[in-house]
Amino acid sequence: MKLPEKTIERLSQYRRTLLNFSANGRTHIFSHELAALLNITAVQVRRDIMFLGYTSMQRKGYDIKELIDVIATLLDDNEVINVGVVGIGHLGTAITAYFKGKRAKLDIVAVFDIDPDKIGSVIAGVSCFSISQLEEVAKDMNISIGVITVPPEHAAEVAEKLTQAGVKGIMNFTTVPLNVASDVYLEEFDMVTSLEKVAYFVKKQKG
Amino acid sequence: MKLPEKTIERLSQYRRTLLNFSANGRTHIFSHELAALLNITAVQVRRDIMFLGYTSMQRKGYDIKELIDVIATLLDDNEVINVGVVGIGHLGTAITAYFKGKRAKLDIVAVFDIDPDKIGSVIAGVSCFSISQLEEVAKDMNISIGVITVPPEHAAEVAEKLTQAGVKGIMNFTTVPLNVASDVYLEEFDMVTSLEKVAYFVKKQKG
DNA sequence: TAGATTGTTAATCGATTAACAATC
DNA sequence: TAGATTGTTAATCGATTAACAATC
Repeated sequence: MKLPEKTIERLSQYRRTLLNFSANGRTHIFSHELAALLNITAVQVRRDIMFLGYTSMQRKGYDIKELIDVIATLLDDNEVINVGVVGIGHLGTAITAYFKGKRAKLDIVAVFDIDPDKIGSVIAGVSCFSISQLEEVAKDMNISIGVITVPPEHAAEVAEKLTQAGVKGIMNFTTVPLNVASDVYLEEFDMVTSLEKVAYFVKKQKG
Repeated sequence: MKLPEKTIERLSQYRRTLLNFSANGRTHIFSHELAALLNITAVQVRRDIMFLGYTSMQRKGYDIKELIDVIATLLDDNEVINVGVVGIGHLGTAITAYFKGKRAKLDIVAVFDIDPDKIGSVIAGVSCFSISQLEEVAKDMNISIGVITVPPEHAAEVAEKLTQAGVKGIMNFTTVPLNVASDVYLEEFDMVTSLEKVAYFVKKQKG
């Protein structure tokens, strides 16, 4: 099965929205209701769900519980995927604290830093190791996703070490674009560029 | 002039890359060199630069200084754009500390929180105000971009207040999709979805 | 000149939206 | 039934890539 990348992203959002929505006692939801919660169109919701091969109880909308399960089958792995966060400054800490215990199938199992004061301590419930032990610990703990939140000058080196350790996915929060092996999935988020883009549209709107 | 959104993003990255690159004494750069630094193709670089209407010294590559200036003319406003960060947890602090002084034309001038211990203090060089004063302070300080890093349940309310205060761009870091007036440019970054997407591709790669 | 590089058009790819028949 | 909703095909839009003439 081959799903568009944007559909993958929305499926994650649908699931989260549905989990909240089902809390208020509803069992079914119409495509236009789900769309409204996400500020997208109903057609888009239906088209995404089409990819799942799931069909609704016609006229009654989608069964929320079933839909959540179908999305889980598609997105989640059977086993828990272990995640390591490299660089425990404010950003790394924010991510770790935010995620810990939030997703059943994604677990932050270790964080890494070079600061001796942090190494050996527990941050947001996760043990902190030295970056010099990155490869070793990542292998031992079967970490398959690495989150990079170190200063930009160390990003490439950390990516290299993560790859050596057998990590298969990297989320890069630094401002330097990375170059990784083709079997490693790379997702980059560049905060400066995002904010500059907003500034551009603000400027245009003013002028 | 109408530029593709993706081109805007890359122009921001080109500029940053060029600023670093010019530091090592080079005055010109070839499209394939710039492309290699960003892990994209040379054609894409040339096509983006085409949109700028800028032409190179043929055969010698692009004049780095000139190219930086052309990009600045396009991306930057004449005046500094003031930014406010709402919610000074780890994430808000990370963003504030990271940006302060980094971009000449984008200035974080105020941060906001509800914690009485933070209100009145200075965080990463920026004064912290109460969220209850958000509208007032944002107007006074002429803030035109708001960054939302509060807990998800308060995101919608903060977006509303920012809009009331006349903000024209919002960067939303929470996991709830926002609904804003059409004259407010909205950029959203959803960390959970990003990481779930990486996990999906890691899972696929394994299976 | 020959080779390297650019600027630009045309082709392709991917994602969204419009349109509508089918269902309850 | 009439109205609301879904599932799906076709059309459109936006972005990337291929191809290539022009330049130095």
